[in-house]
Amino acid sequence: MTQPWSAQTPHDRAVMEVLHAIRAFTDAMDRMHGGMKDDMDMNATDLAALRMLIVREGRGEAVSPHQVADHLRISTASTTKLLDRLTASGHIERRPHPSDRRARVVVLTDESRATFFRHFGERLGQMRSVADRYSDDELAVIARFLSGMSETLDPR
Amino acid sequence: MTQPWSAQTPHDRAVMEVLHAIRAFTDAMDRMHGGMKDDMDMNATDLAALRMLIVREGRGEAVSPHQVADHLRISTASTTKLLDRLTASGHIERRPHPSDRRARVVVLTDESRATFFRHFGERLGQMRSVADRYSDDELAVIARFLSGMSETLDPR
DNA sequence: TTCAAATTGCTAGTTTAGCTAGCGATATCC
DNA sequence: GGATATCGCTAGCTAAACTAGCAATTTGAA
Repeated sequence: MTQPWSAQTPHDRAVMEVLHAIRAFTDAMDRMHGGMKDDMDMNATDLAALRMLIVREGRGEAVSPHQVADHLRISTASTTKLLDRLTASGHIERRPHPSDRRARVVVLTDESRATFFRHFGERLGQMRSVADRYSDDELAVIARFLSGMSETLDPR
Repeated sequence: MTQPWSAQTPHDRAVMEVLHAIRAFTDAMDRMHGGMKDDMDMNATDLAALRMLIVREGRGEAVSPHQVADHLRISTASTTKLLDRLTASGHIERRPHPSDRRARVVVLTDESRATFFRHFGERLGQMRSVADRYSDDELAVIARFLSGMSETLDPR
């Protein structure tokens, strides 16, 4: 069987090596998230929800249960249970939505944020230390590359 | 609360942007895998097993059920059921191990490989088209960066 | 060489976390 | 003002993980 990613020209070879590196990197990130999930004693989806909440909070955005469901691509029913788990473990609170009385706003607790960054901190430091080995121009190229991939693969 | 990834210097800012891009890219890859899983009518773990088998086959390595369990970080019992599902759906076969009569070797069927690349092909093409926008030198930097991250995050 | 310990993949039974269907409360649109 | 849509929820079902433990086989130490 011919490898669909076999290379001929030097450029093809460079592309192939990037694609290979992407595969390995994606695996490594999956394992990193797996490790965090174990460390924090959570399941993968609940941790993904937490990450989403951290990111959205960083942008100053409020998050509804519906948005959690959409982001995780699970049903709202499953999301209700997920939020129940996160509430029971003290990670989030459900607040009333300021203008829509059907809706809720999901808010991280201070303890949850602290716990997350305590466990994420070491990994973040490792990632920083790798990035520090690259010049600003190189980092800009890398960021642009990754953003381009994201946009192409998941245009939203 | 101070953002743990807040930036001061231009370099800090470049690092921060790369980390942000990594987060978005990881999400996009997760969604890409989610899309493939839907298209191929499989669950996420089974698809991850398939990807692992494709990669290992590409390296000419034989794969045991134990190695599947280790890679996916699930129990061997769960792996037995996973392999049952993949066997039932015609994706794999369990062959006897040539020298260890306790062990098995998991082998992809031709149809499975074909199906995988049929569904992966379009995405692979998109990824190639993004990579094609970069010079060989840039691609080399990106590949080195991603490999460094992988190695740091998941030394194995 | 022999026999205890370790390893492989499996079965059985349990738990977790998803799903669909559908409900009451509220908001939105003619 | 009344039909229709949306929000988050409950109830009940299912898929896929888990732990415990087994027979067959291999490995390693006396």
